[in-house]
Amino acid sequence: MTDIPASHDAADTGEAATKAAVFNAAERLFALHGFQNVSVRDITSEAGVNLASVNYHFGSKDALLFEIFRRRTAELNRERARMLHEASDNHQGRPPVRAILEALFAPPLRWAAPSLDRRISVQFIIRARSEGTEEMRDVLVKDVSHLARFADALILARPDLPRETIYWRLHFCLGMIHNNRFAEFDRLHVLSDGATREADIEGLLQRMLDFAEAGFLA
Amino acid sequence: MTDIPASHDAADTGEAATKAAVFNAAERLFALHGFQNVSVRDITSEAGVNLASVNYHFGSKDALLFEIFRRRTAELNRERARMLHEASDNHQGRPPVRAILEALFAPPLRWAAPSLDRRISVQFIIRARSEGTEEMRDVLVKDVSHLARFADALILARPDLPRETIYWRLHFCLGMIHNNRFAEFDRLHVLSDGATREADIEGLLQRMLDFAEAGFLA
DNA sequence: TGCAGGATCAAACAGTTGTTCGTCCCTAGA
DNA sequence: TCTAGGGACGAACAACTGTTTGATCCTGCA
Repeated sequence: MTDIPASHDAADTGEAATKAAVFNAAERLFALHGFQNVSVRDITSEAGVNLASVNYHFGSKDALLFEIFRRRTAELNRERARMLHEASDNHQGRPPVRAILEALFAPPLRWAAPSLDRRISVQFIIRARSEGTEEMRDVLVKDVSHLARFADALILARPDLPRETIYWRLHFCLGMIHNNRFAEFDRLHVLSDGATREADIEGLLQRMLDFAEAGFLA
Repeated sequence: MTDIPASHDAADTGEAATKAAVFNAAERLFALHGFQNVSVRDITSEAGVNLASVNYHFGSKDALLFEIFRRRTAELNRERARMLHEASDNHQGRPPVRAILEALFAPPLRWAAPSLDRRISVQFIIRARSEGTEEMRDVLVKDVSHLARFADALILARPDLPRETIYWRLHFCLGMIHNNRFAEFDRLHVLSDGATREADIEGLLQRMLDFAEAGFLA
């Protein structure tokens, strides 16, 4: 018993309570308002801690940003890899296209369920893709080992297709996911006059799979 | 003969040379480095004009941003509408899915050709979608009249599908386009070990149409 | 030629930014 | 009980932000 009961928050890994509070407040504010639009004072104020906490615990604002990014993307990649591995086991090492795509789509979609805290993390990750630091973009661009596993699985599932075709279509699928931001959903609701219900995550997943699977079988 | 020969630059509409220079420099820097990462001093320095020019000609930095956004999106919407109209004429008012999608995909893709100045404009528009001001996002979210024409055409082309399905799939298609950013292409090149050639715009267009058309016919 | 007025300029403004500096608190170990 | 040290605190720092000001230039028009 140090001083603080284990936090119920996602970021807690046994650190000081202040550090975890900063981490969560920063992730939330970054996800909602963008990186450059959130100041260190906004973060510490939201977290109810001292202004100097960010630099004390993380070194700098950018380092804090990068740590959130690193942790969340690692979690996402791990879950995707787990599902891909599971699909591979269930299909004698050659899962069909739909199962592969499900491993790609399902984790970020399920985390985006309206009731989950992870919803914020997903928005953070999506935002990092376009607004991230040079450092973050470098990681995204150069560390493709995770994506390569999906590409390899797809090549195995559709050996008749040229490899470039596989790569491009994987690229299209990634675009489908990364478009799932708050503002895009809002636009869709306005366009469809409320006919589209974003809350139905599993239904959306099936819609995405229907669309993408058909695209891959073309 | 006022004072300045007609600029060869895209933004020239007969204004002062300084204003056009600011406009173009701002678009370029915003597209490359993001909105918040570019200061008024960066813009005026790049344009070779005085610091006060931005506020004198546009009122404020945000107003300048918004004017670029407004002009470029208007141009894009106009070209898309033109192609959709043309497709409608060519098919007795009921163009097939592929022709509709081509009207949606082709303009931003063709503008993104490596040799064109418009390449910057496309990147600007894509960036505005995620990093834009509240004001800009409001326009994007609430002004769906332009997208509605595409949705209506698709409903006409696939009357057997539920309308929500059409809306969702249109949403997926938009995601495919907006993913075409510099960093995403770089990542794809690394992943495919250079097998994907972004320079082949028409080939990419056909790939996108193959994928999306199949998704719509599912 | 003289003059209005738009355009451009250097300079300064007030506000916000991320970061750092001592100081104080407060608990764990001697 | 005393003390060493990590943690939190208020306060200040220097740099940078967008914007404004007033003077100056220059051109088109009378």
